[in-house]
Amino acid sequence: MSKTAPSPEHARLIVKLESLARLDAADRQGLADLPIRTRSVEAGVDVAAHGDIPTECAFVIDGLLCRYALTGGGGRQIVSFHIPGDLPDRDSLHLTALDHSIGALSASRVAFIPHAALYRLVKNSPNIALALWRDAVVEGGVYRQWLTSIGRRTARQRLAHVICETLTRMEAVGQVDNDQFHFPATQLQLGDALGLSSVHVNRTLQELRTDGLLTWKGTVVTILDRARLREAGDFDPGYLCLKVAK
Amino acid sequence: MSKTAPSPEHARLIVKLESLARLDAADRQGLADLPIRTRSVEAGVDVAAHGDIPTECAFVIDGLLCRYALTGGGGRQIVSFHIPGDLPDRDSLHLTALDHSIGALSASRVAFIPHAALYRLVKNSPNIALALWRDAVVEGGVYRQWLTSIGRRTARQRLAHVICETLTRMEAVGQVDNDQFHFPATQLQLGDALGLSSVHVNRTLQELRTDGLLTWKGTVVTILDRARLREAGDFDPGYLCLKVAK
DNA sequence: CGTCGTGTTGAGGCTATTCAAAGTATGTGG
DNA sequence: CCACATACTTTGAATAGCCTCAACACGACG
Repeated sequence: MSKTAPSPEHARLIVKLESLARLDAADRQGLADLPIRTRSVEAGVDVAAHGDIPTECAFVIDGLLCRYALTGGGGRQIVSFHIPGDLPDRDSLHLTALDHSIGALSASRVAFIPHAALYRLVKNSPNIALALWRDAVVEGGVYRQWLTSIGRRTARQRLAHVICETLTRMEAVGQVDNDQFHFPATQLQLGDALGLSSVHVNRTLQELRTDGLLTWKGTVVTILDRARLREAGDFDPGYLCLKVAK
Repeated sequence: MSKTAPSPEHARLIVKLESLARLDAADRQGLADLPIRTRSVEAGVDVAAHGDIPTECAFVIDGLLCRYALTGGGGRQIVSFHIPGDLPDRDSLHLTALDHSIGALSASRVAFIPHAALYRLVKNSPNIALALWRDAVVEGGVYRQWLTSIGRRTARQRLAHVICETLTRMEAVGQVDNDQFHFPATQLQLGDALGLSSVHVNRTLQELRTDGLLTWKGTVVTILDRARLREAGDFDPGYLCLKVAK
């Protein structure tokens, strides 16, 4: 067991898991010793595709990824966005074949951890297993909110909700500065995430802008009025579970 | 450690978890020794409510439960149905306050397992922890399908999809007989699950009936043409992970 | 300079909604 | 056994929200 200082990538992973469960020194060392290779991916490139049987787990260092499914009719549904610190295919550790695809929405840096090494770690460290399990549980809460948005909220509410959610998650990993953050998703992609057409996203976004809730220029979102945006999106951050439980 | 034969409820729980991970004799005994109390709940009654801090996990013995969220505007979104063998608030083991409610759609029998006992078991048995973790992972796949349905599938596809899904899940726990199963959800509730109005569910259901895909009388669904129903719902059962992985 | 991706705007149409009301079971008490 | 209440399904009509198609503007980039 080497005792070298963890790389920035390893450090980030350790911080992430420590936000989900208590880790001891051996856990941290085990994580620091994980073999990781880092890759840059272009916007639009898939990191993993529907049907794949992955042998590694991805970990977002920088950029924006998403998970999406395609319908028989050619429709596309984005089911989650993944920001730095996320493990978008954590579940591939348990699934045989991937039931969805993972793609980069912008140029991103992604670290890959071999399943075998991670699986060994999980077997030997109940704390790490617990952290990953909890991560899946929190993600379940996010899915429930997205379902509620797409199923029962108006276009305006959906848009405001997803922006509030992203703001909150970005803030938790230090990616928000002066009420501003990078969100390099196009209106088409936003539509695919919210169950709307890009045209309607456009008009709804204009509405939020003219109402003075935010600005969105290029890839930079600036929140102008948090309280009203939160209200407009029927947003309550509790489900993101940003504090360590138990 | 007592060595009495497990009750039917315990046996059901053991079967469920064995479908998710390999268990050894000690695991099975630990599960058999769990203190369980069983309760009957009327249709329409909540088993747990938004904001609660549960101290027990529910396990469906018989009947139909659902999880749902309410929007600020009074809308309701059902995010999952729970059939016998399901652990609808398995996640409450990790969440502090519940971000949704759990209600009975029909008269049901539900077993309750104290968190403390289950938590102790999970701490001591990596296999049981793994099984519950995997259960959460599979549920994530179901959420992704529901998101895809509500976001990008037509009303007809959504309805056919959820029926195919329920059929498949029911079959896996021996609740389908002669292509028939009990599904005691009203059209209003179905609408709340699919992001539709009850009126539209009604019309769409009539369409599926006149097309000869199924009949739905009272609470009994009869599948008349699986292949075409599957096609109509853009349904591929892979995501339900009904085989033990690894 | 043309092309490509993205954002913006308009017109028209359709899906699914809301509101309203009638029809069908099923249960309850007299 | 009937009158009544309750819950659900079915139908109709009008409307709103969102979509599709189409066109144009704009910057990035080869």
